[in-house]
Amino acid sequence: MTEPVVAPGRARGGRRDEILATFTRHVAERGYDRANFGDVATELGMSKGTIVHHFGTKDRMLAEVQERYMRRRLEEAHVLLSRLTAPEQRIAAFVHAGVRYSTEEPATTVAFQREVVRLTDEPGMETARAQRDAYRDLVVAVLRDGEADGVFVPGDARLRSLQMFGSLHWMWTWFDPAGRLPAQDVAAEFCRTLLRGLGVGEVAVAAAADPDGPVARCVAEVCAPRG
Amino acid sequence: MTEPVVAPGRARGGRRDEILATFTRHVAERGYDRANFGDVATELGMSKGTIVHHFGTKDRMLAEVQERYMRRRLEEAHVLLSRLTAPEQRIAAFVHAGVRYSTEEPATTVAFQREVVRLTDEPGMETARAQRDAYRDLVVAVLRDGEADGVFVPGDARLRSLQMFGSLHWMWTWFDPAGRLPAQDVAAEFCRTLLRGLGVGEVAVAAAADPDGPVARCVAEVCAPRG
DNA sequence: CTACTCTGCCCGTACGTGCGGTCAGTTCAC
DNA sequence: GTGAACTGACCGCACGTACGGGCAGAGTAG
Repeated sequence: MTEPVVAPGRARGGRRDEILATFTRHVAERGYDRANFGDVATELGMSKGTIVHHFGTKDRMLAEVQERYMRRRLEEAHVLLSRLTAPEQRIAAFVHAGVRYSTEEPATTVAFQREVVRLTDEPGMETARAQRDAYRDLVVAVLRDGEADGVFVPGDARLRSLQMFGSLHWMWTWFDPAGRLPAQDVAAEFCRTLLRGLGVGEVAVAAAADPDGPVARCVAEVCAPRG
Repeated sequence: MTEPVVAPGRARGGRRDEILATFTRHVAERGYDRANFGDVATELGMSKGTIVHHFGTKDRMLAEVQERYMRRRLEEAHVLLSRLTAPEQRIAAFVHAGVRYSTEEPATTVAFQREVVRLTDEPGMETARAQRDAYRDLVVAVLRDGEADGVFVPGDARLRSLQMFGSLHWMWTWFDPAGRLPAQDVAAEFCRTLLRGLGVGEVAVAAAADPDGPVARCVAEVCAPRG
């Protein structure tokens, strides 16, 4: 019925990635519970058994999606922190990067954001959870440093990080990567409101939020697709 | 095995609300897809058939949960807007109310927030979607008014409302109503960062964010449990 | 080169289970 | 009687996954 694109046995370890990508897209579109092996297999013209062969269980597959996503995010974050030093630029970079990902890799991003809650309780998600926590700790540290330096007004850094991540993680429910609204505009507006809210002066806010400014350019370089 | 609390046929029209409350809690804990009639029925010591008798389908049940939730939120919102007139107080009120709900009615709130995405596509959710949109429109209008009055610095009101709702709606993934952190503290910190980010002066920010201030008191009165 | 074995990728099928929803029938209030 | 509340048995299906086998290519002995 469905002819395989590649001759069987011919693919050099390649099917695995295809499966993961398709599965990721289905999770993004329908959520984990409604995503199923049958549909993924049909779409790729293969058998359900193949998926099981490569990944074992559905849980493991989701865990791998989450871990891959967070690994890249963490790598980016460290590079960004090494290139930018001012606290307000660092925070702006996290925001720009967070928004940017929604357009660069919408499927992976949405799949991750929809199913983050599974990181907290589900077993087998320890690695991904640790990665997520490490990422948030980076942001909290920047907030604390900025506070110590007098760049940010005093406040609860942890709550502020959650407020910030909330805005970004919620994007999957309303943002359309193919829509009219450019992601840059979202990033700029989010940056402005957030940085001003942290007590950063208007000049620094404008520079850090600018889609064509140094921070956004730095993020664009670091977060190039297929890093 | 499980003895019914009330003799069958004896309940005076009351079981329906019990069912909805239990279902809501299950949705909050596990998500809609994993919540099922069997567990709800067992917990209430009744048959699955009873649930079907009252609600028809699972979809309808979720729709009713969403509609009830949004109806109360909208009623509150209108009262709050009638009692508070300053834009920064109105925005602060929305934040205080949003956070407050997480502790007053955690199950309903989480159930709603987890499954908001179904409002966008799923059929049968038109009413709830309209309510949600109406609610957001109220906030957008306040943001625009405040901008026109010069209380808020110019910016994209729609994006700002989404930034704000993101922070609040994401709470279900990390906030524990029974935990150490008081909801008031969250509301206060969120208010401060947001209002400052909108360009409100420090004095007005402090007053509007204060958990014991006039705005928070007004919200506490309006959003009393079992309104 | 030939013949063989081994191995990893992949297929198709079948099984078990869990769940949403149906239905005929009973009980009880009015 | 009438109708609403409720029951318990049952259906059909969707889905995760276990299993047995097929097939191509690499390695290896002769």
